[in-house]
Amino acid sequence: MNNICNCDNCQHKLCARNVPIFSSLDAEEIQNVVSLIVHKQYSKGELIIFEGSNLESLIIINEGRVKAFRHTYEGKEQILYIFSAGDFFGEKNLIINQEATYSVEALEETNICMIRKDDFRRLLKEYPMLSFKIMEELVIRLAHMEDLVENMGAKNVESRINGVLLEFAKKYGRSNSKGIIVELPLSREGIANYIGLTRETVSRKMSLLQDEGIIEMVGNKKIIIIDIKSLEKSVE
Amino acid sequence: MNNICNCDNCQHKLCARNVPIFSSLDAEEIQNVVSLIVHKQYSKGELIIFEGSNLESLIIINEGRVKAFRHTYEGKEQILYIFSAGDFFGEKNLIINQEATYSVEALEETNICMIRKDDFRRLLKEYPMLSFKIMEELVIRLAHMEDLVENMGAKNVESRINGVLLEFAKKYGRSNSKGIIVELPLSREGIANYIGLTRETVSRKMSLLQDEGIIEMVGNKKIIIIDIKSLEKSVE
DNA sequence: CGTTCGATTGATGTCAGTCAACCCGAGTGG
DNA sequence: CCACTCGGGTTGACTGACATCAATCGAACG
Repeated sequence: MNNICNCDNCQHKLCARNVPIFSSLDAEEIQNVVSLIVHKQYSKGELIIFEGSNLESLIIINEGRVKAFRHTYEGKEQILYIFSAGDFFGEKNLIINQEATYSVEALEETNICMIRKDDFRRLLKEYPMLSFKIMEELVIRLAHMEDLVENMGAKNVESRINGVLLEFAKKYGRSNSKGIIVELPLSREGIANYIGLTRETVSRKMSLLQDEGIIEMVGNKKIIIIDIKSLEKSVE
Repeated sequence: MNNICNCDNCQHKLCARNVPIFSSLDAEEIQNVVSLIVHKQYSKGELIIFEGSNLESLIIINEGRVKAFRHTYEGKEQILYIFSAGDFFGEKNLIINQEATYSVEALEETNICMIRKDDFRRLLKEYPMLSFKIMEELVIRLAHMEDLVENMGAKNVESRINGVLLEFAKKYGRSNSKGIIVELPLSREGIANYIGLTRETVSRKMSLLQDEGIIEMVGNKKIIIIDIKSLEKSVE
């Protein structure tokens, strides 16, 4: 992902190549898929889809990170997923013809690929292996949601925070001599809205983790995990 | 579901017929599926699968209700799903070769159908529509988990309880002149473990709902929802 | 350099958790 | 037929942890 060639063609290829659900296709088939793809770019803060809207395409993230969230009637935001390169969304509309049940917003500069509903349906028929790959992805996503539910329902606040930090470390962390450097996709408030707390509580607990020497905060958007064992202790 | 013929053959047919994922198959294909099915019966409290075990079959519920749950390292139970007739589980093992991430326990007398992993994989190849049906089911289940996360993360306690009661009403309720009669699948403690509260809190809030004339409790396992509008108010 | 937005810190309040007693209905055995 | 037990449910008093409100800080950006 580091050195992206900027010619249109390469980007297309990259998009389809990086997507797990297309991993079973050969070069020619990929080419076939690529021809159907439309690109679009969003900058930080832009809404990609809106809760309740009717999506006409499956959307795959090529580069960047987004959050999927809902608003309760009280106006509280609940973040459901953080999607990054290779993840797709909009499948609800595609598979069961249901409108989007969450909004999606770019957390940073984000490139997406779109495949129109009918095109994708045709692909599914043409390449049955695709269905299987999507099933795989859905099962993985389901497992993630199960973790989240357990995290929020049956765990104390410390464990929840440790849990998110570990999740982010796993997905976005790079090791170096000092520890694991993690570029946080979310602000304190975002983290709070992900695990059902308030930003103040998240702030306090993270400060505590820093005091204990378990993590180190570098600015607002980056942390270094010094002692990952301690974080893991409370997570099963 | 009311009058079940007890001969083996009928039960088999019933089993496959009632399952949404087999709804696209014709009589002959159903017969083909039926021949692969093994039946088993569990009584209330019996464990059907255990967290961490390797399941060799897909399991479909023919009759009865079960709960799927996990234990945190602190010993707290988090219920993830209530499955009933037509629902399946064990797909994790089947699709991504991962061990069970939750235990499943019968909440009442329960009949299940089992299809061996290899048999089911063969069915998937033979009837591509099956994959699509399973995708549908997974998407629906995912939507359910998203609701649950929102419920637990972004809502006050009253809304959470109202949410579960409405969910149960929708799945298990029968209308009559007085209101909607709901056979609760879970005890107070079970409800608490489903939405991340304690049994005392659930008990208190339900008593409150009764005082307000919104519901009426009949014994411990049944409620009548008198004023469903009030329950719905707090749920979006 | 100033403005702005997010993060932090502190003081206070509130509500769900905890602990404990009691209730109630079902089942059991004398 | 009644006494006993047992498990789940309810109720009450108290506590503590997180939310809330408010002030301040500080980093990023123009």
